[in-house]
Amino acid sequence: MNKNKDVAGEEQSGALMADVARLAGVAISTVSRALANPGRVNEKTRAKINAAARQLGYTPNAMARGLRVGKSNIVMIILPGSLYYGVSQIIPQVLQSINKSLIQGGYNLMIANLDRDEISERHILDLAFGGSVRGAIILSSKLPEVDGRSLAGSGLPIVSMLLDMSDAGLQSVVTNDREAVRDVTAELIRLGHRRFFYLAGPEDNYHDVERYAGVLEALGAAGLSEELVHRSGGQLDYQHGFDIGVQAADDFVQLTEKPTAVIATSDDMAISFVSRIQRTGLSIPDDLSVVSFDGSPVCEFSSPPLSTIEQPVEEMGRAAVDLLLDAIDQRQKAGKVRTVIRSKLILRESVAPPRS
Amino acid sequence: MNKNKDVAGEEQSGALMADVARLAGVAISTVSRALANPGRVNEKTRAKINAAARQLGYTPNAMARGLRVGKSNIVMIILPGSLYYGVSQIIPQVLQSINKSLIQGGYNLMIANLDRDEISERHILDLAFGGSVRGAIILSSKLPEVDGRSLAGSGLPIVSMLLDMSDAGLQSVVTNDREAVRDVTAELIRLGHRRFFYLAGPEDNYHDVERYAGVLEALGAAGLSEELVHRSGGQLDYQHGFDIGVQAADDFVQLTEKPTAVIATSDDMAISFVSRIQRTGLSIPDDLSVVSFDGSPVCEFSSPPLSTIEQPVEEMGRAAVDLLLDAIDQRQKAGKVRTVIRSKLILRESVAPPRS
DNA sequence: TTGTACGCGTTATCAA
DNA sequence: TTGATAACGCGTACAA
Repeated sequence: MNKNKDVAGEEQSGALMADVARLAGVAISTVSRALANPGRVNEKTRAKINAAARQLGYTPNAMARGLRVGKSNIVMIILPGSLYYGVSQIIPQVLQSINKSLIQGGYNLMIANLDRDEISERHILDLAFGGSVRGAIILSSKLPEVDGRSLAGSGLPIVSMLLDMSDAGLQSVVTNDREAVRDVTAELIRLGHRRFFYLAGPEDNYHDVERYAGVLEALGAAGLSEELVHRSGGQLDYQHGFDIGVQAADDFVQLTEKPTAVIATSDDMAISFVSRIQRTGLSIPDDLSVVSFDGSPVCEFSSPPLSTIEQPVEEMGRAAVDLLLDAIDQRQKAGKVRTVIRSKLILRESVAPPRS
Repeated sequence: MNKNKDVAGEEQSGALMADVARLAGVAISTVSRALANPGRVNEKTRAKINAAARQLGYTPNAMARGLRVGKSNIVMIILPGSLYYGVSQIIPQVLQSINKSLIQGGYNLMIANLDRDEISERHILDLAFGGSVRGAIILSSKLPEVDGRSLAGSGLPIVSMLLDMSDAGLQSVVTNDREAVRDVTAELIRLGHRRFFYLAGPEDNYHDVERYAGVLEALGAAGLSEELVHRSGGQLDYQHGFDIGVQAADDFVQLTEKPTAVIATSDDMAISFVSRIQRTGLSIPDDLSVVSFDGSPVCEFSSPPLSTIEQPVEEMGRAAVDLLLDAIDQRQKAGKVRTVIRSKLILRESVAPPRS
């Protein structure tokens, strides 16, 4: 029954349920039950079966099971664009946290990259419609949709992470971006800052929209004009955050009326911006306060240590998986489609009152 | 034949080959052939079939195919320990490059975390022996092996990346760590440095062994004593590189005879080390030269910009996938089990001759 | 509590 | 060139 070449008894791989059944002297179906519903089989036969299974090094065939029950045990995570714009620093943590939670639930994690071409979109749709995956977590991206098929119409449970798509009825796990930026801007205003430099990501990016809105809200609440904030970056599409910071620094030095505080939408761009600005002889925080977004560990070791709004990625990952498994098991939490995880402002030396 | 509820024709998901066959007016087997071996079917019927498939939004069921042909189209990447010690900075690039290459070859990428517990080892072995995956790329880790089953004995094609396991007969894609560190150490010696501070990772870590060996080789070649290098770190098991740098800085300040050059085995630890050292009033590179390993983009924007040995991760990823696909398709390149990709020294301001 | 028999959706073999 | 049919390995009615 074992079709593998039994070369010198060395190849013990590939034992089937039938092999276990024969060795244990029972029917295949009994083995199946013993493994899946241990309660519904005599204790003694179960022991025999387990012994036989162990002896043969039996491992159930996942594809056969998946085909039979019509379900896969794989969840895919859809990662955005070529350079993971805006989330590159946190990808490893996200993957780790999601994978850990998934495995506890009996699922495996498959990676899918969503680039801006039809090929990758089609690929993801094939995964969804081909029954390969049981659910999807999508990171900071829109749902792929190409020639008639759309991920939304696949019937697959989907959870959006970082990007709020609750409007489209999609379970979404997000941080309170807008509120966090509003609060930190308010704090800068309280310290006395009145001219701001906003370091944007790509313009249509969700994070950017939310975070910029937060800045404006704080200005409005303080009765300050929106004119006080100079917006830089944003014109560049999907590139390394570091490059954005470099370009923004060039932009900054040309300003005649210098802002006294910088609000950056990612740590990457804040770091490269600071590096270039310091070369021009400006000092942080004496001449310029800087605060950014992401909470990358490296911020603690910048000079000066960088204030940043930390994204609780592990918590978000766990929440996303919980929601997904709930959806898979039809345990929908009533009504709630948006889960907001609070981010945490970490104030470090890069922020101070403006020079008088 | 389509078992999905056809609610108002809205649910177009789940069309089967049988559905396509009926719509095209041919047998199922003809559809299968038309899709797999387009050459072996009449052009006209093929057109009919393709039209029908498109109309129904047909997507082949991957598990059914996998079961039938006895092969999965999934490759797993085994990532090391909880914090991806020593490779955290390059994980996103590695994943992206590997995934891209795999997809071109028709494969998908699954993630497997190898923690230091039996559970994760068993999980990986289940994936291997359960036919879920077709091959594995293992990153900087040893092969899992638990109660009789071992990944090596699974018959699965495996390629090791970053960690040289060619001794065990495993295809390995590595950088010339030792040589690179030897060269950079030689350069430091040439600049006049005579006392070195070596910032180690966990002791049994492969990278560390290789890189430290490189340091010693350079010393030996210059006729210098191994006593000239102070080794720090290494006692800490699997934690953030940043922490290692912090501890090493504490270690450094206690030294009575200060080294003039630091060789760190990862960018993370170099960055945190530099940050702490600068606080004590020492200046880099005036008082201390620093060079590290990984080539993280952030190094360019440290102050001062950090010299680092860049790992060509994308090239390594491509190479690993090429080797794996060769093995899967039985196209073994004769004899060659170790592929060395040259790393590249990027010299920046953190390195200078020692203060006279 | 256990065994028999069928089917999941696809590919491969064989005949037509 | 096409079609009927038998697997792939497992889970699950149903019968015993």
